[in-house]
This record gives sequence, C-alpha cells and structure tokens, in this order.
Amino acid sequence: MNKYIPSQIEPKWQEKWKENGVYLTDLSETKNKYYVLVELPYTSGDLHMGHWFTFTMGDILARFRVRLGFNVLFPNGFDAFGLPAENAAIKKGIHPRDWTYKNMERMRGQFETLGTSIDWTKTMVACDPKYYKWNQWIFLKMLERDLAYRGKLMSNWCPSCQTVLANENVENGKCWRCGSEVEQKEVDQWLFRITSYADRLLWSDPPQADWPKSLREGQNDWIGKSEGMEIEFSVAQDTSKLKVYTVFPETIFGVTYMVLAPEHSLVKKLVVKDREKEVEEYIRISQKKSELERKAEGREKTGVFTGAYCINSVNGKKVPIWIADYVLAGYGTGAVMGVPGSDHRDFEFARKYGLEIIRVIGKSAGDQSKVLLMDDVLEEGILVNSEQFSGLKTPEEAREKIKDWLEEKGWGKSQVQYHLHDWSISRQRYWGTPIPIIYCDPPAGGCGIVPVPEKDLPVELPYEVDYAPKGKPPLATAEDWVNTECPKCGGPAKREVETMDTFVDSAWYFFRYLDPENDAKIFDKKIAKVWMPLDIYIGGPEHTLGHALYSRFFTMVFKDLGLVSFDEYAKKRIHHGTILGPDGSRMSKSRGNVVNPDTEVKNYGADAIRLYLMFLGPFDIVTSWNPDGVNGVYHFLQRIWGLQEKLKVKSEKLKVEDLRIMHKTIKKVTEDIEQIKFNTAIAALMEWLNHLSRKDGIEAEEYKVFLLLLAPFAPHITEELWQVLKSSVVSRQSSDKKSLIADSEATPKAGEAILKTDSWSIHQQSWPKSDSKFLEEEEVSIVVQVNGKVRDILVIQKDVIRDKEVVEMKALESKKAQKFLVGKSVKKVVYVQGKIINFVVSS
RNA sequence: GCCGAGGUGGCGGAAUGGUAUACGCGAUAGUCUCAAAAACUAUUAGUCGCAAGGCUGUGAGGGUUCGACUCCCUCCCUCGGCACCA
Repeated sequence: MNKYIPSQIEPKWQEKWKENGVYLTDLSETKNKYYVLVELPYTSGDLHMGHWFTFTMGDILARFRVRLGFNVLFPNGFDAFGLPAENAAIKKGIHPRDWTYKNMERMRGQFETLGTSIDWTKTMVACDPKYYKWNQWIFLKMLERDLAYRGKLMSNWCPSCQTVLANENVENGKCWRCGSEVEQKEVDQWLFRITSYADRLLWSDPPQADWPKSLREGQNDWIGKSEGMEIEFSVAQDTSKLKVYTVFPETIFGVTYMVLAPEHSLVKKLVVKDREKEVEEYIRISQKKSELERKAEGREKTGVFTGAYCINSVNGKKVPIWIADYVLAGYGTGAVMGVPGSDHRDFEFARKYGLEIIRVIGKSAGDQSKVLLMDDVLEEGILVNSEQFSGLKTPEEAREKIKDWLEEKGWGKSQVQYHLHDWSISRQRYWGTPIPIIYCDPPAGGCGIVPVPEKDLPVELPYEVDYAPKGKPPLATAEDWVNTECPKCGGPAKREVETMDTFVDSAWYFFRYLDPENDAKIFDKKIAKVWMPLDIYIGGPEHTLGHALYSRFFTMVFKDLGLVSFDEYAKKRIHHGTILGPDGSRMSKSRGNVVNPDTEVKNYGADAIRLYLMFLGPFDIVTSWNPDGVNGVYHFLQRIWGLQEKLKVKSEKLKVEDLRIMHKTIKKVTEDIEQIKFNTAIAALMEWLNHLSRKDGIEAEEYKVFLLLLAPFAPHITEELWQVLKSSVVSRQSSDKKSLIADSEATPKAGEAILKTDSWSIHQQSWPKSDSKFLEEEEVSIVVQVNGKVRDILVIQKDVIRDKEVVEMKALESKKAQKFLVGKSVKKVVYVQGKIINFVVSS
C-alpha cells in the first residue's frame, strides 16, 4: 500500500472542490439556511495560527450543517483599510493599496491550503470602492437622521503635527512621531450618535441573543447606565447656578464642598482674583496630562480651591468650590458634590485638603460617631444628621423620599446618565473611507457643510497622495481631489480630508456578503430577510467593546432605516481562544516564537494541523503550541490511512459490539459538534479507531461511517479514502454485481450513506444517523459503595436493574463489599437505578 | 478596586451530583532491527505493601449531601476586560 503523504493529496482535492463548485451557496434558496461567520481577517500579510484555529472551527460547523441538509453560507472577506498599511507604506515606500492587495492575494492562497469550505464568490474587501461606497451611503443616512454630526471631543492632540492621536500613539505623554508633548484638547470631529441607542444596546436578562456573558456584562458596564439626579446649587457670589450629578441624593445633607473638572465652563467665572494664578497653573498642568499619564499617577488626588462658595439649598450651608482633575468633564455635569462622610473618594480628598467631614449615614439611628478613617465611611445604613429624613434606611427608604422631596422643591430632577460616548469616526489618515462631505465656504457666500449627493457616490480615494506625515491629513495634499464644486451652489469648495475609522468597515460587512455585487443598493432586503441573522459568529473577546458593539448599533440603525426587521444580527456568538507560542507567550516576531502554519503544513499536511488545533482543548482555550502534539494527530491520520489494508473484500454483518461502538460514536460526534466540543468528538473517533485497529478485518460499513464522521475535521484524507473506496466499488460492480457499497445500500443500515452520482464528494454525503436500539447493552455495571466509597463493581443483567431488592442482594454478596460491612449495621441503602448502590453504615 | 472566566497527573485536557484522570503528548520497558528511526505491545496520580489490597488525592479551609472536580460560604492564585463614572 502507498504511504500517507498529505502533500500528494491535499492540493489535488482543493483544486477539484474548486473546479466542481462543491462549496458554492445558492442564496436564492429560502429554506433551511445556516449562516456561519468568522471575524474577517486584517490584510496583515500572512495567515497566522490564530486564523487557522478560528477558520477551522467555522469550517467544521459549515461542513457539518451541509451534511445535515442545510443550505450553508460560509463566506469571508478582508478588513483591508487601516493604519498598518499606511505605516508599511511610509516605512517601505510601497503604496498602501499595493501592499494591501499583495497581502490579500497571498492570504487567499493560504486559505486554500487550509482546505476551508469558504464560498469565495460572496466576499468583500473593505478598501474596494464597491464596498466603501456603502460606508459613505450609511454616513449620509446617519446624517439625514441626525445620527452623524460634527462635534467636539476631548482628544490627544499633537500641537506640532496638528493631528489627533490615538491612545496607543502617545508614548510617555509625547507624540510617537515628533516627540512633542501631547495635549488634551477639544477637537472638531465627525461623530456617530451611538448614545441615542444606549438603552437599546443594553443586554437584558435573559439575553435577547445567545452571546457570551462576559461580552454582555462588559458591554452593559461600558454603556454604564446610571439613574440619579441632577441637583442645582446657587453660587454665593453671583447669580449663576452650579449643577451636579449624583446617584446618592440621600446624602445631600452631608455635602461639605463642590468639585469642578478643570475644563468646566464656570471655572473662569467663579475663581476669585487672588487665586487666579494658582488655579490657572493647576489647569495648565492637568490639561497637559494624557490619559496614560493620569493613569500612571494612580489614584492620588490633587485639587485647588477657587475661593468661591455655593449654597446647599436643603440647609442653607455655604460650601467651598474646588477644582480637581479626578472629576471628568465628559461625565454628568462635569461637577460633583463632595460628601466625604459617605464616599471613599471624597473622604480621601477632604482629608488631604482639610475639608469638613460630616456623617450622614450611620450604622444605626442617631449614630454620631466621627468619620476619621477610610473604614468609617458608610455608603449604606441609616440616615443621620439629615433633618426630617434622619432614621430612614438607605438606599431602600431614604433615596426615593429625598428624590421626591428635591424634585418637589425644584432643587433637583431625575436624570439618567451613560458612560458610553458618541463614536468618533474621524481619522486624519489616508488609508480609509473618505467621508462624503464638501465644505463650501466664503468668500462666495458659502453653503457650509454639504453632504455629497447619493448619486455621486462613491467618493473615491485618490491614489496619488503624499501620505508621509506632514502634520496634516494626507488627503489634504491631493489638491486636485480636494478642490471641487459645491453640489448645492456650484461654487468652489473643498472636500473633507478626514477618513473613517475602520470599525465602520467591519460594523456591517456580513450583510454585504449576501449581495456583494449590488451597485444600486447596500444589499437586497429580500435576501437578508432569508439569510440573516447569522446563526453563529465566531470572534475574539477583544472586540467586546469595539466591533461587537458597533455592529449591533449599525444593525439597529439598519432596522430603523427599514432594511431589516431585527435588532440583533447574530443568534449566537462565541469567543474563541488563543494559540500561544511554544514558550507560553503570545506569538510575535520580536519574541521569535511564531509557529508558521505554512511550515507546519509542509511537514504534516493541513488535515493534521486542523485536527491538532481542534484536539488541543475546548474552542475557547488559551494554550501554547506543543511541537510534539502534532505528531499525535499525524499518527492518528496514518493509522486511518492504514485501515484500507484491513478492509474486508467480502462484507459480513457487523457484530453487536461493533454496532454499539459505531452508533455510540455517531451519537457522540454529532452531539459534540452541535455543542462545539470538537476535542471530545475527535477523542471519540480515536477510541473507535483503537477498537477498529484491534479487529482482524473491518467491514465496509464501519469504514465508511468512520470517514463520514471524520470528514468535517480532516477534509482531504477523508475525500481521498472515500474516492479510493468508490472507485474500487465501481470496478467491482462492473465485474461482479455484488459490491461493498451495494450491499449496504440494499439493506440500509446505520449511516445511511449512499453514494449519489450528482454528489461525488464525501463532503456532500448525508450525515450518519445513530440508532438508539444499538446502544442498549445486555449487561450493566453497577458501582457498589459503602459510605460513598467505591468497593466493587457489579455486572448485572439489564432486565434486573429495575428491582432494587435483587440488586441489593447481589451487592451484599460481593466479597469486596462485605469486608467493609461486617460488624456494622446498615442504616440506609441508596440505589440509583443502573448506576450505583450505596450502603450507609455505622460501626 | 470592579466585572467576567478559570485552578484536575510530568504536559494539553476529560468528567456539570454517582467508578476522577477519557483521548492525546511525553516517559519507561519490551518486540522487530547489525543499529537507529518508524511501527507494534505493555506500564504510567501519589503513597504503603512481596502480593491481595489499603490509604491519600481535582488551589486552601469550611459547609450541604448517602455520595462533591461538580452545589453553597470564606480565602489564595492565574488569565481576560474595565478602571477616579460622582
């Protein structure tokens, strides 16, 4: 027999599958659809082990569903816009587009070697105008509905490059490109009003879709809905009002000071003359601090007194107004009331600056103990020193009562706050979707901000651009492109030179797979109605607060645009794990611990790598690549290859025990794939192989079913062996009417695998069915325990297990059990039918 | 600090209230071989014992139960995410 040499069979079948369109999906089918999706790869240049891991999972699920008779869609595309392409361009002098397309071609080839059942006729490439035209269309729709707007946002700002920097581009508070000190500055940018969807984006319990708990809770925390109160205080020196937000209105009698964020609009107005210098200095220093710097400082609070006071309406108390950068301008009103007796953070601040501390929540009614230490601070308990509200339990009784009272008096009103901010989509970068906006400015009168009319889409990204960093968006250098006519008045105007965040590209791509060539519409609603939502979406946990939130937002917007009828685009999402390098750390070139799939495929073949990755552990495992581990599954494949020799020429009826293990394995593999437990499905096949190897010869039926079950995991070797079997059958049929396959067809047994002439591939055969009548055993093992410890195992005829007395009698006959029963009195006997009998004894 | 997921042999892991360590890797011994590799066979949680067999054992400690890796409480550790949100 010939040897198992993967390189001789894998490319051959990959080619045949493609030629015969084995994996093409007919989207006009309206029944039994199953849409599998894996997060699209970024065009980084090479497929890495992580891609193999996740796409093998998707592939197994896709192949399995096809075999069950579903119409399966398993597409893929490329996330092709973004910073790395631009950086590579600057570094290597290649145009971002050329770099991207070159990488894409390479990765497409690598996907072939993996042997996936991806239908490449349904695809998208983010940097293709055919695709990003629809990003622009969505932008215009958002604009129409006031969901896109030009607004200000605090950002990292490099004064010398004149650009906004992402957090990761700020190094020690300095610009990564020029080294200038980065400032915090309000910068004009385009924003998507995701906050108006905050409530809809919240996950309920039970959840509206089967998504991971960590994602649901993470998103809910990120959205950060809180229901509190906005309370107004009068400034003592003039007529202005100071508004604060709090979720603890019941502590209002404990307010001893106020704190404003350095950026608060009232700061300039409030600060008294002789403190101006100190305050200005404080603000100057805090504004220079980047996010990272603030974090690096830890929780040590700093602040400065303005010299101003305001009045607490509830008791007429005059309290000092401070400024501190632990108060965030972007949350609530940008001002907080200081209640050091009931808030740990306020306590810390008050103690540092010697501010008054009053107890308003005590352990018991009338508790007048001093708040001297952090541990004395109470957030819940009984209200004290709170006039008519003293003695009420908080939060249960007091909060609502004080809330109502404050509202009645007109001092405060209920307010819902979110932590979620609107989504800034502006990037001062070249390699992204141009924002379809034209600025028509004076002197010619000027129409202001004018959206590009839909008929003029796409606004194509110009190729000839100086994308080297010059301190302004690269698109500004393409003067021919920038200078245009105003669509409204026809006068001279300039294009928007910012591009969109690449998260826009990935927020809706799975809709486009359904209708990738459509030039008139974003996608056909009718097709989407049939094929969406996704049945399963495999992705990384790192996208919890980015992609996975934005894509939900887009889907909800699509619903409001009448494109779809659902809020959630994926019925189920799972978070895959990570394959670390052999040294246990993340694979990276700098560490030199990268395991290259191409090399591994050369050594072992794609089937072995697929199988190894799936056998490692559960789908969400984070574990390191073990170079020896591949040997194990490679060995498994070689043993399967060797089964050909053991195949009996003349088929006989399967024995009871052979039938039992076959049906047991069918059941186990089927259930495990459904539950995405590939490791144990493979283990079950290994166990069956061990059984088959022990036999003298194997029957065609069990051989066939084995291949049929293994096919989703190892598509190449199973196709090869299937075709070899088929051709041997055909040659047999011509000479001698009886054949291996014909036998089992005449009397359809387990597996029901029938070779159809129009479905030549093993991957088109129907999935074997398990028959429970073969699973029943004549004899059952029953564990005999004494006081919960296993003492013996009883083998009993199946028809007896219902009778507790008989089982008990037999168990008492056990010599091993008897040793532990002599001289003891049996207090109780617990019998679990067919499983265990436990004697509870005392000495 | 908060939220989420975990902690089981030398290693990856299996078992979701009923025989802990399936399956695989590695290791040890043997068969084959001039030899090695490959393949095949056997053993492989710790411990006491010649053996039969016993005892201990799923991060630590407690609890519930006839019975706990599994459920509950307290604590420790690891991983992922968020983090001065008033």
